[in-house]
Amino acid sequence: MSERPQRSDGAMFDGAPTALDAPTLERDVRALWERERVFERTLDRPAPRGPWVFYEGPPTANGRPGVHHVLSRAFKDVFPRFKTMQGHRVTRKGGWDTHGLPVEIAVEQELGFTNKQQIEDYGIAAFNQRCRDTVFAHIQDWNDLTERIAFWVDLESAYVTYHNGYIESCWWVMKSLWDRGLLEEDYRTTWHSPSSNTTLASHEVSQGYRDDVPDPSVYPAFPADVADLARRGLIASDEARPVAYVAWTTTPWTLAANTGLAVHPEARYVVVEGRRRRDDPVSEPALFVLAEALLPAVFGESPHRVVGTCRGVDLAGARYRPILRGRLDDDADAGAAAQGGWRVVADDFVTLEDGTGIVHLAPAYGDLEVGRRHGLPTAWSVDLTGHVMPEVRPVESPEGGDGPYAGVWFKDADAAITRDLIERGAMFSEGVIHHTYPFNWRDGTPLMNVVKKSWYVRTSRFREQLLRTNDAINWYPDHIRTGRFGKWLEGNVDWALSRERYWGAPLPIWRGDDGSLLCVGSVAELSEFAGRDLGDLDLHRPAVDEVVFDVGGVTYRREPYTVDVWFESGAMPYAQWHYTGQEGPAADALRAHFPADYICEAIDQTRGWFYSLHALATLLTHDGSDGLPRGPLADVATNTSSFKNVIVLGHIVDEKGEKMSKSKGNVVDPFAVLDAYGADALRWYLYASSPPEATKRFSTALVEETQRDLFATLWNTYGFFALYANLDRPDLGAPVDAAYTLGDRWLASRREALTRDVTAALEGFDPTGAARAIRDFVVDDLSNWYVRRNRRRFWRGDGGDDALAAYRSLYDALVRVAMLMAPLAPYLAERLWQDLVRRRGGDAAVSVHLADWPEADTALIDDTLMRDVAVVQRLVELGRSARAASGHKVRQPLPEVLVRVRSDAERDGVARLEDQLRDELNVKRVRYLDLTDAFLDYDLKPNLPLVGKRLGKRIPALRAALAAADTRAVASAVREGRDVAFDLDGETVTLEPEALLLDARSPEGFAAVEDRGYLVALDTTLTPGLVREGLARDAVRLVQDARKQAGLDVSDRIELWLRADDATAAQALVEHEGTLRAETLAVALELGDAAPDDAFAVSTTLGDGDAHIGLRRASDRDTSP
RNA sequence: GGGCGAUUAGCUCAGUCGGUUAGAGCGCGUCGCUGAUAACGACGAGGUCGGUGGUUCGAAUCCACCAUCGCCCA
Repeated sequence: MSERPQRSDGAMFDGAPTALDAPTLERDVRALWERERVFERTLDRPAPRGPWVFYEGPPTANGRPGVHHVLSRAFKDVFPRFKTMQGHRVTRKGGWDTHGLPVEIAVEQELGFTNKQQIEDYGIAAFNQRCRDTVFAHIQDWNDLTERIAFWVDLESAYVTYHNGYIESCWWVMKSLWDRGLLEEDYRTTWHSPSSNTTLASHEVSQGYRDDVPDPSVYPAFPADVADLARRGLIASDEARPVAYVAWTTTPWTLAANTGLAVHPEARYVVVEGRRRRDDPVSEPALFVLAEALLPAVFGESPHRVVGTCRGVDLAGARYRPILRGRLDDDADAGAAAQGGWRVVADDFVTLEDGTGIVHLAPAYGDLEVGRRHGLPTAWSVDLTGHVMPEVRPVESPEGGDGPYAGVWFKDADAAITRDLIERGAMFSEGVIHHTYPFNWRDGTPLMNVVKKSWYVRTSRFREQLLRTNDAINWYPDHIRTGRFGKWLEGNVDWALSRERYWGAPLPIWRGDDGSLLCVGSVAELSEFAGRDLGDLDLHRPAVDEVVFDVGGVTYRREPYTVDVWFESGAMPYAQWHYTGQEGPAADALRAHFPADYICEAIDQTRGWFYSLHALATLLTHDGSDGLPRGPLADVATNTSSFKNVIVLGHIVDEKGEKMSKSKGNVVDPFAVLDAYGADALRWYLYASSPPEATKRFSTALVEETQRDLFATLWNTYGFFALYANLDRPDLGAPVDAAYTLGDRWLASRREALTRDVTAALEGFDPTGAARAIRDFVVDDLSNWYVRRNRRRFWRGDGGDDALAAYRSLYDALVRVAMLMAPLAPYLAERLWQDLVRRRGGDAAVSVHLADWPEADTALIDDTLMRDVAVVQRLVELGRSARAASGHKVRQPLPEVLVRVRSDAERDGVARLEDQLRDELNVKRVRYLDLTDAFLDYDLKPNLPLVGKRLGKRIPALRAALAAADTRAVASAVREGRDVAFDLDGETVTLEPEALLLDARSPEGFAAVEDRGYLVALDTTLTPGLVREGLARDAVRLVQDARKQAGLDVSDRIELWLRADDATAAQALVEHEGTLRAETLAVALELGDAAPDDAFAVSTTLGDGDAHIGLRRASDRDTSP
C-alpha cells in the first residue's frame, strides 16, 4: 500500500463534517449571493437565447404570508432560474396588489363600520388614507419570506397598483375600450345588501349563502282579461266565472313590481275549474290557467276539472290585471307602460320543474333580461335601503298618500302582502319553502336581487376570439383549457366593471349635466379639460371627484365609481411599465415583455387574474377581423392572450384535509417550517410531493422526510467524497477515460439520462417530474448503488487511475446534480457548486445560478448497460431474499448462485456485470440456467398484450390448454424458436414462441426465489474453507467496529492484536491475515498474543468461542507497512 | 342546484395503449448488513383500487349512475 498523504492544512474541499444544518447553510449562501450581487448578475448575464417573460401575479401585503404563498412562489421561481441558466434573460419585476374590498373591509373592521354611510360620514379622504397606510402593514414579513425562500424577484422596481402611473395605464386601457365602443353603461341585476346599501362582490355573496332558509312560497292569482281569452277561443265567450293566471314566487314583496307573466311557448297549458282558494272548501268556483305538467303539484287533493288546453304560445300577448301597484320607472311613460306591460309573454327560459309554469316577472328584481326581451316596463316596490315604497298598495285602493306598507322592511312586508291578497281573492294558496338564499355575510340581513346601472366591458362580443386565443395557451393541467376556463369563456357575459366603492382606481368617465359622456385616457387629457395642470393630482377619490369642468357650457362630473380590481390586475402587462399608448421607454419595455411566457397562480384565479389578463389582452391585440374593432396593441402582438404557459396550482389544506383559516387555528406558519428544515426542503416538498394541481395536505412530517431522504443523503454523499478527496487530493483534471469501469460508465449514463429527463421535464413545465427524477438519481443510483458498490476504490488511497476514475465519476455526478437541482433547491445547489467547482478556481461561474445549464451528452447514454444493471439489481434483490430464507448471513460466502433471466440478451448483460452480482451476494460462482435445464419446472402463461386481442374469447380455452400441456416439451419448443400448436375447443391454433411466457418455479432443495421470469437459487453447501472465509470477514467487521469505538479516523493506521479461542476461527485468522490487515489498515498484526495495556481492547465472540481485539493508532513513523 | 377536478396501503404518492401476481417512499414488526450515511437490505403485517351497475376473454384503467372532498358558479 502506498503512502497516503496526511490531512493537510489546505483542504481540497470544505466537506461535510457535521449533519446538514440547512438554516445555517442557507444563511451563509444568502450572504454570498448578497456579497456577489448574484441576483442582479443573473439579469445582466449574456442572454443568447433572448428574453423569456415572467409575470408576477401581485399579492396583497395587508396580511401575513402563509404556506400557500410559498407554494406559488416556489413554482414561480423555478422557471426563471431554469431559463436564466439556459441562456435567456428573465426580467423578474415584482408587484403589489393594493386596492380592493379586502383592504376596505380590514379598515372598516378596524373602525367598527358596517355600512357605506359610515365611510361617507368618516370622509372618503381619511378612509382612503387609512387604506393606503394599511396595505403594506406586513411588508416586512413578506420581504423576509421572499428572501428566505429564495424567491428572486425585483422588488425595488415592483409595480404598485395604487400608484398614479399604474392607474393612468388602466385609464388608457379603458379609454381604448371606450373609443371602440366596448365600454358602455347598462343595467345589470346584482345582489344588493339593503342593510349596507351596497352591491356585494361575488365572493361576499358566496360567503353569505345559507341553506334551508324558510321563505314564503305563494301562488298569486293574476286576474285574466276574460274577453281576451274568449277571443282566443280558450274559454266560452259567455264565461261568467273569474279567470286567473296562477304564478308562483318566494318573494311576495316583488309582486308590486310585476309587469309580466311568462309561459314556455311549447309547453301545454290548461284552463282548470277549481276552488278559488285551494284549501277552502266553501270558496266559490273559479277558472285558472297553468301548465298541465304542474297541475297535480299545484292542486294536489283540491278538486279540479280541466275545461280547456292550449300551448304556451297561444297565450302570448294575453292581457291581465296587476294585483298590486308599484312605482313605475322614472324613465317610463305611463301610457306606453300600460300598453306594454301586464301581458303574458312566451319565453324558452320558463321551466316546468317547479312553480306553475307561469313565471311572475319583476324586471327590477331579477328579471331584467327577459323583461327587456319582451319590452316590459320596469316597476319598483322596494327602495335600495330595503323599505317598501309609499306607492305600493292593492290595485283597488285609492291613489294618494302613503300605501299600507310604506317604509316596511321588505321581508316583513311579505306576510302583510300575502294576507291582503288572500283577503282580496288574489291568492290561490300559500306555504313555506326551505331553500338556499344569500345574506349579508357581515350582519346576516337578507340580500335583494335588484337592477342597477353599471359600466360594462363588452367582452361577450369577443367570445369567439376569447376562445381562440385560449386555444393557444398551454395550461398545466391541460384540462383547464377546455374545462373550467373554456366553459367559462363559452358562457361569457359582459364584464361588469364599475363598483360603488372607495379604495380603487377611479372610473375615468365624466358625465355632463346634459347627459353627455367623456372618457379620459390620461392625466394630461384631464388637465386639458380642467384647464389646469393636474400632474400632482392623486388619482383616487375624493380628489379625482373634485375635478369638475365645463366644456361648451356643459358641466362634467365624474361617475362616482371605482373599477373592479380584477381589471387592474388584468392590465398589469401594460400598467407595470406605465404604458399609455405613447412611444418611449414604456412602449419599449412592453414590446420586450408581451405576452408572458409563463405565469403561475392557484386554481381560484381561473375567473380572476387568469381571466382578466386573458380578456384584456384579447381585446387589445385583436387584429380588427370578424367585424370587431382593431385593438391598439395589435402591432405589438396579434390576436393573443397575455400568457403562453400557465401552471394552475391546487390549494394547500391542513393535515386533516381541512382548509386553513385563522378561525380554525390550523394555519401553518411558513417561518416555523423554514427555521426547522430550511427553504430547500420546503420547496422540494412542494414540488415533489404531488402534482401542482392537486390539493395538497400540508405536512411538516413530510418536509422533514424530504430533508432526510434527499438532502441528508446528498449531503452525506458529498461528505464522503470530500473526506477522501481531501486525503487523496486526486487530480480531477487528469485524463481517466481509459480507467472508467463499467460501473463508472453506468453512472455517467444515468447522469446524462437524468440531465436529458430533467431538462425535458422543466421545458414541459413539470417541476414535479424533475424533482422526482433527481431524487431517484441521488438516493437510489448515486448513494445507494454507486457509492456503496465503489467505496473500496476510495478507501485504498493508492492514487491510481482506478481511484482517479472513481473520484471523477462521483465528482461529475455531484456537480451535475448541483446544476440540475439549482432551479429547485437553490441553496444546497449553490453550496455544492461553491465547494466543488468554484473553490477549485479557474473560470467557473461565480454562482451555480450564473452557470450554463448542462446539455445531456447522449453519446454517453447506454440503454443496454442501464438495463443490464437494472437486471443485476433485481437479481441482487431476489438473491438477498433467498439468502434470508436460507438462514445464511451475507458475510458467509456461498459456493454458487443459479440464475435464470428472461432472455439471452439479459443473460449476456448480467454476465459482463457478474462480479457485481457475486460481490453483492457474496458467492463464488454464477451459473446461468436456461429454459431446458432439467430441474426447472415452469408455469406456462399466454403473453396477453400479444395474443389477447388476437384470440379474444378463446383466451380461457388457451389457458386451459396451457395448464394441460407438457410444459417441458413446450419449453423446448419455445427455446428452439418453434411454433406450438394447441387445440382450442376443437380448433387448432398455432402460436409463435413469443406468444408464450415461461415462468420458472423454484426447484426443490434450493434456497430459491422467483418473480416474473427471474429466478435466483443459492447453493448453500458450505466447505470448511468457506466457513473460515466467513469467519475472517466476521473478524474484519469486529475490528472495524472496534476502530470506530476507539474513535479513530478512517485513515488512521493501527497496530492490531487478535486472539480467537475457537480453533477454526483462529485458523481462519491465520489463513486470511493479509485480508485482515488490508481491510483494517493494520500496519502490524499479532495473532494469539495479548494486547499491551495501552491498546484499546474489546472482547467479543467469533465462531464458537470468545475473541479478544486490541488495537492502537500506529505512530507516524510506522505509517508505511 | 350547476360546472370542473379528485378519491389506490395508517400517511404521501406511482401505476404507460385495458393484459400475467396493483407498486414505491415514510411509519410499524422481525431479521440482516455497515468505517460515507441520523443510513442501507430482506421479510412480514397493512388494499373491497370510494360504491353500484355496464362494456370486454380480461377493468385501478373505458362507460353510466351514486357517494365523499376541493375549487368555481348560483
